[in-house]
Amino acid sequence: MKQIVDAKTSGSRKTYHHGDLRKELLDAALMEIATHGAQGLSMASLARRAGVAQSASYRHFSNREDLLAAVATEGFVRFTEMLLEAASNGDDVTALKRMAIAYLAFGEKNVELYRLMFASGLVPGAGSDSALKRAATSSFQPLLERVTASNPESSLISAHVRWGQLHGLVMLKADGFIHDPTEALMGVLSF
Amino acid sequence: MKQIVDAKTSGSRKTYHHGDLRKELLDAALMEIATHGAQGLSMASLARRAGVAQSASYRHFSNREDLLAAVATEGFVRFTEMLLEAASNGDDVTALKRMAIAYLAFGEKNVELYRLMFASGLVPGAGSDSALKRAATSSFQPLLERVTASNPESSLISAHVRWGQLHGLVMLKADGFIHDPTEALMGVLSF
DNA sequence: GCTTCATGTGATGACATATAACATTTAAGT
DNA sequence: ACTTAAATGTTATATGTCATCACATGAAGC
Repeated sequence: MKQIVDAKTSGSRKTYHHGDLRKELLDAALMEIATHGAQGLSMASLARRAGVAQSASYRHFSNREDLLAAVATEGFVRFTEMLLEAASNGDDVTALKRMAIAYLAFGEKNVELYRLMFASGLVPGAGSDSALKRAATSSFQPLLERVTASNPESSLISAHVRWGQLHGLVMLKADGFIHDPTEALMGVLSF
Repeated sequence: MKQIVDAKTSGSRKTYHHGDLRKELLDAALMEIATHGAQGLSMASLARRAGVAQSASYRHFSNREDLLAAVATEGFVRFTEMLLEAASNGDDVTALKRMAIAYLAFGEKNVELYRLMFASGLVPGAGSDSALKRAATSSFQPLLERVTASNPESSLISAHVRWGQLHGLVMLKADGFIHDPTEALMGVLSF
């Protein structure tokens, strides 16, 4: 049985190897981003927080952007779960409404994570097939499906319209331009 | 008459004082942001480009964020001009449509600048009264006025809805999630 | 047991932000 | 004109980051 001591409380590990540094770095990054945003996040501070040398982080993430992409991927996974949960029952129209409300709620509860997921230019170009891109695409599927069900023609465009609406409200709220996106949403839920 | 030599071409100034370093830094920043985005922009590179010592920049901008805020302010000024131009004639409804199209066009032509303006958390909290905040507020006025004219009740909410829609489409396009925001816009212009 | 591979360390180079002390003009007051 | 203050630019420096290197350590398979 390994003796893994929490680096955060002990200050120095007992074992040379960490246990699961990758996960700990990711968790630390998620927390740091939730409280302070991705902008000021540094590899160095994460490593300090995990109680390892700075260079250790680069065994698990090739660079800072790679780590942020991993965090964003996790964000999209959680986002998708939440959307699916919201759309899990009810007819298509009510499912769409619930998803919309859940969408805004996720955005408000996870402002900085959401910002990282979307506004960082992390999602790579059309050709690539990164985990991040796949996770992002998955997030769009529940919305697209429900829209398609209730509006078979021009479903993609309709889904883009709705997605744009929600994304816009979340971002405007995130950056302090509006204060009650849900109120605004109520004005469009009759779409 | 001063002999101001273009630092970019000459490599070394003839005069100890620069002429208008603040403006040159701002212009350089606007160009750099247009091509490479705000993320990688450095005070040092701007100073190099202007042919002055790195520390000179700090005579004109208290820090990097301050410079970015100035750039964003200029962005909002131009944005407002463009919106006003688009709404300059025609009845309220057509003016709104033209503004919407112009909005998307600005976003597509000035992706990185637009991203800086909105997605950087630069606009400060409700209490403050920075130039940036005033510029940002001005940009919203033309839209709000036209919406109010054609929809006096709940005009603020309606304006937020519309703004959110446009902002969302611009950002989704900017980050590669959708490819033809104008096509999507056509689906909503019947609002 | 021995080797091999993954993972962590320490040192380092290139670069950025920001500040401080000092230099040079310009401008203002008398 | 002369003096002085204010603005603006320079050099040097402290601190911090990203990223890479050679090297150390330990875990897993043979």
